[in-house]
Amino acid sequence: LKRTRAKRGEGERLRAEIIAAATTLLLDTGAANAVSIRAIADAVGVTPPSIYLHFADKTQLLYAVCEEQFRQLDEVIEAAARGATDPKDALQRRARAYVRFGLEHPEAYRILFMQPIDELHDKVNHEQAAGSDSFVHLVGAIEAAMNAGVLPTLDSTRVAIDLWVCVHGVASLLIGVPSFPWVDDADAMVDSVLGAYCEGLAARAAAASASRG
Amino acid sequence: LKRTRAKRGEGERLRAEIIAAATTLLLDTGAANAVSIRAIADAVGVTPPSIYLHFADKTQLLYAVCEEQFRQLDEVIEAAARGATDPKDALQRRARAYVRFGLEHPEAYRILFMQPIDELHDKVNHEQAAGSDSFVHLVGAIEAAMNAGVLPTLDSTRVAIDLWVCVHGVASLLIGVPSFPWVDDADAMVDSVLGAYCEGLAARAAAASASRG
DNA sequence: TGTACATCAGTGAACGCGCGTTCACTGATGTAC
DNA sequence: TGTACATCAGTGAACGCGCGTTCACTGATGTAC
Repeated sequence: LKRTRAKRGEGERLRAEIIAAATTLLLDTGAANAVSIRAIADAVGVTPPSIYLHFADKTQLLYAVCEEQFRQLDEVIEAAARGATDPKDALQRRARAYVRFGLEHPEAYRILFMQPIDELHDKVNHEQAAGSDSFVHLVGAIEAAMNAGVLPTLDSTRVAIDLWVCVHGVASLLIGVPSFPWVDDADAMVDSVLGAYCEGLAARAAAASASRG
Repeated sequence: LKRTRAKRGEGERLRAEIIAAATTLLLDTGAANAVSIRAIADAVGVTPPSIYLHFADKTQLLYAVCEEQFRQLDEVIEAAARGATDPKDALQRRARAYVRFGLEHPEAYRILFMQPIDELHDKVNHEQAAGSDSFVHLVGAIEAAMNAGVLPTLDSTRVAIDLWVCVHGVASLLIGVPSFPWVDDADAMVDSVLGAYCEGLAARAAAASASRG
């Protein structure tokens, strides 16, 4: 854990190291309260006050960590979607990747989507910008499915929210109530809920168009 | 905040007062970390050590609070279901009541269903007993719907889990990401996801029976 | 009926802990003359 | 080329805080004789 002092214009190096250490701590320990200024400083190999050379307070630091996590979530989902054979398969892959990310990084997921966090609440704009990247991508994927005819043409934002509700439901229930006898694994749960939901949309649309003519 | 000392055999009175105060603190402040031994003692009008006359430690106290909350959630849902006109309406009322409970008591909801909580994790058996009351009731409601023919006959436990995923998804997303531009209110979100899901189950069953002959 | 005693519901003071943050500083590195 | 000086990356010690919990105690209430 020896660290060499940064050269003159390289002060920013520590900033990156701090974020990396905080992220590691968050992901590895699986406990949000393990991420203290002191623990981070220890992990980096530096004294606590050094943190304040690069972040105004702990909130700003956690916020930077969140930004990075939002980016990674988006990246993971997009990567999963790239292997898809068709727009419907793409949606399923996205959904599964989302839940997998949550289960693999439960503490990160908790901070991103299960926290009251007044801090983030304040910084809404930025959070939204970062977090909404993946939401925008989801809306795009849904519109692609609609255009391809595998989903009826509806308000894509509302459908996106519904899908988010489903995948978040699976991820956060499994994280929050791990002791429940869940019967199926995460992928199966996603498939079950999402499959029925999508068929429901299709059935509804078919019924509506049938009644029209 | 004056409190008269309990008479000889009435020591148990304080126990109930402690649970009540802890619950009030949890619900009113909306901050789980506001529920400290000291704050509870203050609210009751007693000194901190008195708490330990009735609870081995903070975990046990929080656990008792959770039990009570599980009971109330179940009660609220059952009350909502009693006004239903038919089994399908009953499911909708249950779903809406569940989400409403979550939004009205976000901190309680967080502790019940969005926490890693090693404490509860340890005490699984008991938690399950209490929390599963409402799950068992949900399974019953689903079977009633199946028997009435408004839902296809499937594995009722799996369907119950799917429904739970949906309502928990709505509740916990609204609690965890309040800054997102949600478009619709909670009831509408529940109706949208649940409606499509149920129609999807029906459509699937219809297709399966049609293909059989 | 009176008194000694056990019991019971609580109190008061203190413990050690980890936390976020502040403040005055140090010492190496580069720059100006 | 040598030296004074500003700058920059960090340090060390301490702050006040609230926390869960412990421990020896007090004083009212009931019971036994």
